Amino acid sequence: VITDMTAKTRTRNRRGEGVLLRDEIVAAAERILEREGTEEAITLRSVAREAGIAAPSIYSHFDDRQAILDAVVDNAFEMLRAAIVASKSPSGDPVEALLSGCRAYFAFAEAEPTRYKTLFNRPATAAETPAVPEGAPPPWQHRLAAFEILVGGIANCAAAGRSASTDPFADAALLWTAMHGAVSLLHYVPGFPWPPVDHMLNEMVHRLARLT
Amino acid sequence: VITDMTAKTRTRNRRGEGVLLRDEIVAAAERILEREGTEEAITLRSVAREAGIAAPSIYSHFDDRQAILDAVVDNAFEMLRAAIVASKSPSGDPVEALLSGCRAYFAFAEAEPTRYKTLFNRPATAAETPAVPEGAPPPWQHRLAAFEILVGGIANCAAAGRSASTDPFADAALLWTAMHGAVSLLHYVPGFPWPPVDHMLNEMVHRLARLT
DNA sequence: TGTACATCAGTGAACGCGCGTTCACTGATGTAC
DNA sequence: TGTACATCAGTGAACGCGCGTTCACTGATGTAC
Repeated sequence: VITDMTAKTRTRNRRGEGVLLRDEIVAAAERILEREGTEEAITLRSVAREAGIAAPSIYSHFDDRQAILDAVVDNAFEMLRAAIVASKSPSGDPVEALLSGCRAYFAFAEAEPTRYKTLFNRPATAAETPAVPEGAPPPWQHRLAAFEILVGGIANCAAAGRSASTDPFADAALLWTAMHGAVSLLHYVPGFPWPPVDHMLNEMVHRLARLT
Repeated sequence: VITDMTAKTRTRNRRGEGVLLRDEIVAAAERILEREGTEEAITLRSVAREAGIAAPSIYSHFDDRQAILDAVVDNAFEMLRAAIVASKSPSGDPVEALLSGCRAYFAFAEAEPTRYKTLFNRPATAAETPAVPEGAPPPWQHRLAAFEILVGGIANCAAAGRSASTDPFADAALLWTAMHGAVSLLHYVPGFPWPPVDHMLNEMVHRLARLT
């Protein structure tokens, strides 16, 4: 047997710290996603290889492959939200605040297209979309924290007399879907003679948020 | 051996008519797509089973799995275009013509979500997006025939004084991306309290095509 | 008209692969006495 | 302080499966003579 240069160097966690492997597994899945560019590349075995563990070890921390994907998606939603919040400039101008948030949304989608894809370009699993949302907050609510920022941004513009919006929620829905469509199509139809992305973003925000 | 009730009933094509199997293969792939709801379900073996042939028989007509998918996508593009063209009412009103075309786009996406997904929710393959579009029409051009209808629809409104658009191409790009985003998100985030789809479509068309 | 033959339209068996999942297990580590 | 033991954090081998692809083949059908 030839000397195995890739011999396992990983030392197992100490007693009581086994839960640390969970984060290592998610991190490994995210590395695979970034490297391969597609969610399909995340398999139990590929994640185990990337994490340097045996495949069955994953079952101590995740029920199945889908549970790993869910964890990756949750992380991505939080990253998007954080990127938008971080974009807020100290200036108190509500129009500028709305625009910078939308620019951050675009920037995130362009900088991390694979992560962005995992957010919305995926079948809604049963666990994620309960048949009846009831009155209580549905499980996907924390994933849409970024949308609340958008609603608030339009409402702020309207309150300051900078937007003619009378229904910030509906206008935010329009703007969100439009932005999602733009980043998706720009990514999936790259050879098309798209107008400059800055122009598209600007016009979408002005027209759909009814800026005056 | 128990009597095989699923015995092959298919009779092979006559000499010179072998090319007919090509269409049967594509039709089988489309049935699988519709039934399973995901492109991944289209495999060489599943298509062969659905078509009632042996797996290797496919190689006489398609280089590989991707070639089957490309054929399915081409069909879907043509169906979308036909649906939009068919929506044209005899009335000569340009605003009504634009709206009805957009409604047909939405209706197609809602009626055939899986087919719609195959159009734009897929990685652009190398064959489909040549590095340099050059001056000549790129290979995906026939796939975007529907977009030309949209540009023309906005231009007609502008010419009739019903739209303030000064750049129908750019405004059509905005409207297209917005509509794509709306149908995508409505499909992928079904539990969300979306405004009525009619309202969203109407507002998108009016604001992005700058109807007056 | 009959017959040999080339071609066409597929088939059946096999290959190696990576997958998700299961099972019994191992060896280090902390704890009870 | 020493030692037996329970627990924890994983492992290694194996399973059956469906996949894409290859290879040599078969049998019907049209054609040349």
